[in-house]
Amino acid sequence: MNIQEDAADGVSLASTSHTSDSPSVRSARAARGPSIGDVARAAGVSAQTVSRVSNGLTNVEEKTKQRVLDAMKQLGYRPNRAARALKSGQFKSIGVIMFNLSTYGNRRTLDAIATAASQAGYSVNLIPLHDPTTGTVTGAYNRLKEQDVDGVVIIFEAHLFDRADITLPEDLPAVVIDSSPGYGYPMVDTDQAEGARFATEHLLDLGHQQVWHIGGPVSSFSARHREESWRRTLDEAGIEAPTVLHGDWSTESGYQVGMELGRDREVTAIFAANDQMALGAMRALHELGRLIPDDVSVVGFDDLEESTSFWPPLTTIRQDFLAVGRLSIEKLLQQIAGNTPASVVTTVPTRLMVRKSTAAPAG
Amino acid sequence: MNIQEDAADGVSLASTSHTSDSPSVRSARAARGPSIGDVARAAGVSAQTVSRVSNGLTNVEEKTKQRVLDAMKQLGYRPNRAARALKSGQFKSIGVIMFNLSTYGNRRTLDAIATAASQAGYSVNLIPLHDPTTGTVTGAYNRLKEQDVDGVVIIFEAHLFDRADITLPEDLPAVVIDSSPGYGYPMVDTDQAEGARFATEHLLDLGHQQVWHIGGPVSSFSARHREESWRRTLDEAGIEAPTVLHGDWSTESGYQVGMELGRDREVTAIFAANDQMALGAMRALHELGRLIPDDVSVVGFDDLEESTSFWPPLTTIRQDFLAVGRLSIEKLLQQIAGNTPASVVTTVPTRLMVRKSTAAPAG
DNA sequence: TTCAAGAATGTTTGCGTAAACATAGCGAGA
DNA sequence: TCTCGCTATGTTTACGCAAACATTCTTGAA
Repeated sequence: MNIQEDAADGVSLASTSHTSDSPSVRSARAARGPSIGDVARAAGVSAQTVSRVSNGLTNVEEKTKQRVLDAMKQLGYRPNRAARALKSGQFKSIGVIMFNLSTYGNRRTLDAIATAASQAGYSVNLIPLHDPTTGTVTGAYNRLKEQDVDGVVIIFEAHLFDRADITLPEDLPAVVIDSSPGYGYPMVDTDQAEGARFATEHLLDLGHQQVWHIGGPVSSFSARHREESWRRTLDEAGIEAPTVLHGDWSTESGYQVGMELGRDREVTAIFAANDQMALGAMRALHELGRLIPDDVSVVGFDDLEESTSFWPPLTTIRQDFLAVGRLSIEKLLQQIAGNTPASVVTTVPTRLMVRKSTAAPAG
Repeated sequence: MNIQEDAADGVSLASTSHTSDSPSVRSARAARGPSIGDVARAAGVSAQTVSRVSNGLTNVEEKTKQRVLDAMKQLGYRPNRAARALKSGQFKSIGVIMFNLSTYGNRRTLDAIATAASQAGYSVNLIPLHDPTTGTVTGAYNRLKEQDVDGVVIIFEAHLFDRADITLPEDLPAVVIDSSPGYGYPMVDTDQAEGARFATEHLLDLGHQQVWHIGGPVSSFSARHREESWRRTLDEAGIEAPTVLHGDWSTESGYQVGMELGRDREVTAIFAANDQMALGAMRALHELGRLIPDDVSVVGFDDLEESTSFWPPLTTIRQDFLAVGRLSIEKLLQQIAGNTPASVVTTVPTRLMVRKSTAAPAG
């Protein structure tokens, strides 16, 4: 046995104080890059001057500035975020609490949020929640507070719990992505009403006398908005809206409702509150032997990437999730900067994507 | 006008130095909670003792510990992460670099990663990349280094660039989620070979004489693994593998290849390298009037949530993305703890999900 | 020529924490 | 009884940075 092996064995056998000290200290030292002081020494200036250069302040002579920049580059200096945060109280980090990463819209939104935040020099601290009760929301919020995030974006799935239960951050800038008003925070959301109107009008324009609706869960604000708008659009056309059957956003629930609607020969036009339920409904129609779009037209909501390849390709409402994410960061950064935390709802327009699942009624 | 209004007006009109100072300082002060010193004073002990309690060290008398804990609770004390990080050099934060948030597998994996990391007391710092060139990878890595993350999980989409181009972190623990060996980092991945074998064997077991394959992009290691395993399985059954047509994972590309394969009456069994291409291929088969599974059987890979509702419901290979995410965090934390950075590949088993898109051949 | 005003730069200090070191107190064995 | 050695606790210090304040130098007007 050589010395190295002895030492290695010692790690597991001998005093723990030695074993825990040695590697951690070593790795910590190794990880630490050059400090502001090292740069100062290399450039022959004071640490404060380096700090000034590092923060882009103006009152530094060009020549000095260059010397400092050179030293920085040569040493590979990177400002230490922990120290900066400790000093300034700002972490340049924003937290994202979201309830459902597996939703198409949410993941697109998250992507946009992360991109926008990065561009603004902020890091994104993600906390996905699975069990959306008050406890977990509060817990997530506390975790983020410990992490010293500068602000929070919360992507709600309002239908999963009672709004009154939600305890939102009090002293932390926040933006909520949701359709329900009244959190007292700036909100960003797709223009649900517009989208639902587009969908309904499209079917009416094709000549359908009636448009059936597969609603989302009743406790979802966005689902409610879509339903209300669909009803209003029919109203305006002098049509009395039929009974709404509700799913839970899943393809399976769409299938259930689709079976029910499909059996009714009266039904020639269906507007589903999301693409997945539309997909399920189409499957039901296939099984019932009803042709799409010849016998029944179907419109969805979301515009999943896959929707172009459904059978038939689905006519749907495209949501601009990218804009939703980008806007929410924009508003959050405004708040962090201390500007008016305008408690308003910002709305993002939608677009009708006409594909193969809709046509004029057969009769 | 009262004094308050004067002051408020001053913010927008008077010297900028004043306006920028005042709110930021105020908010910073307001945000700072009680410090370890405040707790110490309240409990009548030294700051160090509070620190010991806070870190769960043992050499504190039970009575003292209780007094400190009470004081903490009463003051609502939360350790300051910045200070802790500055002192210890550890941020309790792991970075995630991923190339494609909009992939089903990736988002599931991310979810698992975030959950596992949270449970271990680590925060997740997400950096999604859109343009996966060496530059952006390096940039993302540098950003994470600035953020002082303790480790990095990189979710590669190997097919998007040349592996040799990738500059991986040198002094930062890392785990790679990918199918290509040789990064010199621990890797975690689905057992691609097993899955492809399951799919191919399933079709052969049903009585098909030949199995056609829609491959993923040639530069993707996971695609390559699936293809190789498919070929080997046919080999072992004494069947010479037909020419492979490659898609790019998208439904659209699956549709293209599906049209080509579907026109060949010989083709009775198709194994697509992912569910989306399988979906595209099924659309092509529908358009060509070929019945699924009566005329042609189709198997996918991934098991998207929607796959149960495709028409017909898709037989596919389920990947356990949750396990992939969980294992990658496990390995990363081991490395961070200083344990052997075992540069091994960990493989996660798959499962065949038989649904309605496969059946015995008609003949 | 003198000095005030301002620009460039340096020095001191403290953010909150925890390691390192110091001290006090107490029990066991010589 | 007197150490020795342990445990519980306190004190000092440094992590890296940037505000606050201090100093030096430059410039131009009186």
